[in-house]
Amino acid sequence: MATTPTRSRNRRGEGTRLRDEIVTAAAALLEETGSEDAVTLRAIARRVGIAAPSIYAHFADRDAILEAVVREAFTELAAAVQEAGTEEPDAPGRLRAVCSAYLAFADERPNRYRVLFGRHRREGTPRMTEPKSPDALLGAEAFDALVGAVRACVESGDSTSDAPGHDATALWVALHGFATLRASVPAFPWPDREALLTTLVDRLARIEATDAR
Amino acid sequence: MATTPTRSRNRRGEGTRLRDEIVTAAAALLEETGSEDAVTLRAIARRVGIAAPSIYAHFADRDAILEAVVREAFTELAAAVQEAGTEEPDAPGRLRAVCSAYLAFADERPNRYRVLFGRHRREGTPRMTEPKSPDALLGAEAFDALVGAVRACVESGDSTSDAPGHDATALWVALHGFATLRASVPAFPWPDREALLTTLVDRLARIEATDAR
DNA sequence: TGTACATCAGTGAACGCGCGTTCACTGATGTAC
DNA sequence: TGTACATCAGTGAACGCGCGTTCACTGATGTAC
Repeated sequence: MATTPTRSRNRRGEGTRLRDEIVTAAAALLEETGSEDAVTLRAIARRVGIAAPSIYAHFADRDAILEAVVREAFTELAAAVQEAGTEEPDAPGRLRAVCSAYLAFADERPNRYRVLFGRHRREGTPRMTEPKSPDALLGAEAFDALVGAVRACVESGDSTSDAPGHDATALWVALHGFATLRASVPAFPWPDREALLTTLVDRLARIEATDAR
Repeated sequence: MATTPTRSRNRRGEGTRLRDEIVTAAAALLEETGSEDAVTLRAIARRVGIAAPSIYAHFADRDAILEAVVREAFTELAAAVQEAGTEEPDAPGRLRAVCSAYLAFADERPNRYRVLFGRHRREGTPRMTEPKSPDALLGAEAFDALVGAVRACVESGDSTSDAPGHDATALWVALHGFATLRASVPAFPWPDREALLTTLVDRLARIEATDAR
């Protein structure tokens, strides 16, 4: 209690400001507790400093808030990956930067990252047969950046990959495993982050050792 | 309701039988719902066909049941991995079998697997500084089998790895990523399971292409 | 072989709690005249 | 410039629910004599 951060009512037409505050609070709760179930309507309301029913003006129900959090996180991930390595001079440097950015995103917000690809299969959802859900699309943006970076290495002659899509998939699963396991099993004797990253990138994307090094 | 599977009371001295039934029911609930929070005392009791308070004769609280489920799953995983490939004639075949068994375990019980390495950091637990928790030990058994299989490939001359521990770690994170992402994002255009597995094993464990093929 | 009794597996009612959601509402803000 | 009023951001009380846990108990099972 005593968490009344002296919120003043929004002005006319600025009701959407509360919407953002709700999503931010939900994301923070998720990150701090690590549990999707700790993100309750009432906990969000307490954090924002409003009454719980006020949320219904902006979201249909609890699930809609979580959906918004996931969507926002996907957008952030895609942006982080797409912006990565734009200053690197060569294709392998860019690929490395993209992978490093992916890992950094997961390291900085482990619980929010986990929610992107670790959502439980809801009992309600029978079978996702639609070719593209919005979530899938957002996830695809980040993956496409990875495929593009691998392909660029092939084109520049730095990679001997003959199946960039396949190899990018291999790289993606490895990055995902590294990101989630490091967060979940910190007691494991992990090798240096950069050393393992280099191993994964160079071998899975078939990067040739450059003579410069 | 109407889920009364005509359970008859256990005889004297066989009270531990109920303990097993509780763990089995909890594991089944976890697997079916995919949510740790769906595994409630009351749901377990309903499934077993007992009154909820009867559980307290065998477990201190809810967490103790989940702990037992995790422990059992770790034991099963270690057994599956350790038994794998004992009939394979060569070291690379055994390594492949070990990795395949790991993946198969996760494929068959995706939600139970997820709980092994994807548990939330509990707010109560301050910081796990003890060198070895029982869970960590159990997880280590499976990992050690993987390291051993990589090392055997080096000794037989099939792998050029100069750091089997490092490379086994790389392989582990990749396997984990593959296992969890396949379950979480089934809509992704996954390549053939065996093809991707071969890519991961051969490149990360540095298996040389044999002339026989 | 018969019986009194201790043991122990399991019960049923009750508690307090936090939850999602509904409902009828309030009162400051901006606008029409 | 002044005022009546519609709008809309947000409230507070209440609901029914399933939960973990407690408590005093029941009644079948096995054993001592």
